[in-house]
Amino acid sequence: MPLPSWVTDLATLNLLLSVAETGSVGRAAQAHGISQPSASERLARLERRLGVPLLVRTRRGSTLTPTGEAVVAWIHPVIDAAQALADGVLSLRADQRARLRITASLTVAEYLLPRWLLVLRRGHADLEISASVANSEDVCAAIRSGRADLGFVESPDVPADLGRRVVGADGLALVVATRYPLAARAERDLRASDLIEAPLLLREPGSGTRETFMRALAGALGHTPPIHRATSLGSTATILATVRAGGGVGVVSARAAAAGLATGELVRLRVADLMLVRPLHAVWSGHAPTPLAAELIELAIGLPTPD
Amino acid sequence: MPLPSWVTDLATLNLLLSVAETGSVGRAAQAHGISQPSASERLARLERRLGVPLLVRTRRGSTLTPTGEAVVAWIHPVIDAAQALADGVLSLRADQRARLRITASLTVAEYLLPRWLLVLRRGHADLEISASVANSEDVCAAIRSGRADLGFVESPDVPADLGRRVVGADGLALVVATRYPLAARAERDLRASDLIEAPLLLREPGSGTRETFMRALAGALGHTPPIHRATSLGSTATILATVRAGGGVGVVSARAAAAGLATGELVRLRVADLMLVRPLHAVWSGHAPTPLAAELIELAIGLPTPD
DNA sequence: GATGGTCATAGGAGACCCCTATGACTAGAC
DNA sequence: GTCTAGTCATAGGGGTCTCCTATGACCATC
Repeated sequence: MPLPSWVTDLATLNLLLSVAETGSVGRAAQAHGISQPSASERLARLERRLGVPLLVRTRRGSTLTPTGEAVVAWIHPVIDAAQALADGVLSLRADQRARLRITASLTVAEYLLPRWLLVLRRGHADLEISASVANSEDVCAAIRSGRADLGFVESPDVPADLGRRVVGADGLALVVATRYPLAARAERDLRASDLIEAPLLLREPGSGTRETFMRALAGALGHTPPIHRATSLGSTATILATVRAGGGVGVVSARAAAAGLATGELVRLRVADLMLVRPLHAVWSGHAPTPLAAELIELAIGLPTPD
Repeated sequence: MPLPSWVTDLATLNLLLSVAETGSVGRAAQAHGISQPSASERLARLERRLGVPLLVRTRRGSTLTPTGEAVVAWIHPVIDAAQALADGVLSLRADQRARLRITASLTVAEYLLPRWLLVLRRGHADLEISASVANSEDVCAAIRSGRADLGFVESPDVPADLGRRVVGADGLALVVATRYPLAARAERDLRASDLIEAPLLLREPGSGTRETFMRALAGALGHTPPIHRATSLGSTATILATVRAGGGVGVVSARAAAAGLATGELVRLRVADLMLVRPLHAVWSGHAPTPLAAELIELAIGLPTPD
């Protein structure tokens, strides 16, 4: 779904933030490296498109209208999230000269690593870190070959030749749209056997989440069940979009489902006899991780893991 | 501070999200009302600017690379925040035909009202709501004159001719930069009398936060103190920017300071003998609020107020 | 092999943005 | 009073970017 076009121009929204902070269009323009007239026009256009006045321009600077202050307060979380995105992508650009090269599987890279790196960087200014995302097998391969110093995997099995340590846990969630028939039975009375006939939405064969799910199902039933009505989809986002459209029962990381659950769009199914938790391991080669890697591991264990 | 230019183009980031959901560049283009070649080129340019591959293009659609999935997960909060911004601004555009017209003072409008409206809209699809932001006096004036159906004010005094109900509380916070000298004494041993000589950063005279602060100070000291070293600034954002630069002790709403406190940039000063809490009132004219207004009030009281 | 679906490329039209130069106005200094 | 320093807005021109339509290349399926 497209967004209104005026909200699309993050640079101008950010510019408005600078005006609020500096109290002047000219100084804000300077802070952004553009000319004052350019900034002036962009802000004027923004106001026109929004349809509400944001600034009171005086001959001694510009201040916000009350409406403008509210808008600025709403812009803040957008910019903060964008900054987090920028930081994350920056660490994904594999710089060869990085002092710490990390490879992580999806869940860790998406939801945990950014925070860890943020804290780590607070201790070491100007630290060169590179990160990459891969599935569990490739993480182990990268560690073995020396292409990375530290890895994170979310599979229960870690090859014996690698050093390892548990740094947390990851839960899978079964989710359906709020209006989906099964949602009424979300809280109780669901059993693993009910899932065999459900239209399941899973990642492709070979992925970590699918493996974990199938193994848990086999554990609950005592045998590997035939899955009649399962669809394989290529990404977590696709699964969640299909679930929202009422397309079935999605199997995704609990963290990926959190946003949808919070807004009430999705409902989590609790299945009493299904254990859907797997450990998150840090892995490295050789006797011990490098000092910097060890510091990150300690930090990861110490930090409270957001559900 | 400017953001990297590629993160600035929210429309393209949103487009990538649609590709992830639909599994196809063409369908994503369609969902955004643009042509397939246009979408294709924008995505290609995004990848080029990011410096990392995001999509695997096959002849049967496009799927995300593992890196792409991580990026998509980081884009999600950006888009969600932008959506909240868009919703907020939409309700600020004063539509005359609105069924419920709300006027709110700053703190409520910024931090509480969007969430209330979100929940209210879930119960009433296609509800026409207009909101505006004003200071406490103007809110009461708008209610009296019938320009608004429901108001929210953060002052302790409500005119006797208006109906009222307490819907929450708002605390003021005294904040300094982490390296500011006073930060070391943040937790204890600070008293109201210490603030008289501090370089205070306040909103302009007549604003609600300044009134509340001065009244609390007078209450603690037993008399209205002379403020030697205070600076008046035009907006909360200006105060926070000045505080971050080490410019003094900022006096702002606790909610406005929350983000800065969470990242560790700011430190909150606790002053034992200063009461900096004020009630938030819903106000209306006549015997009772309109049914829709009453529903919103109930909802506001029931919802947990984020600190 | 034909068909339907996918994404990429090419060329041209239009919108947008930015910069420099200038004008209009105000507050404060002298 | 007058001057100066500072603010924001407007005008004109150049460059970039983005969009669209049309087309091509390729693959899976029938």
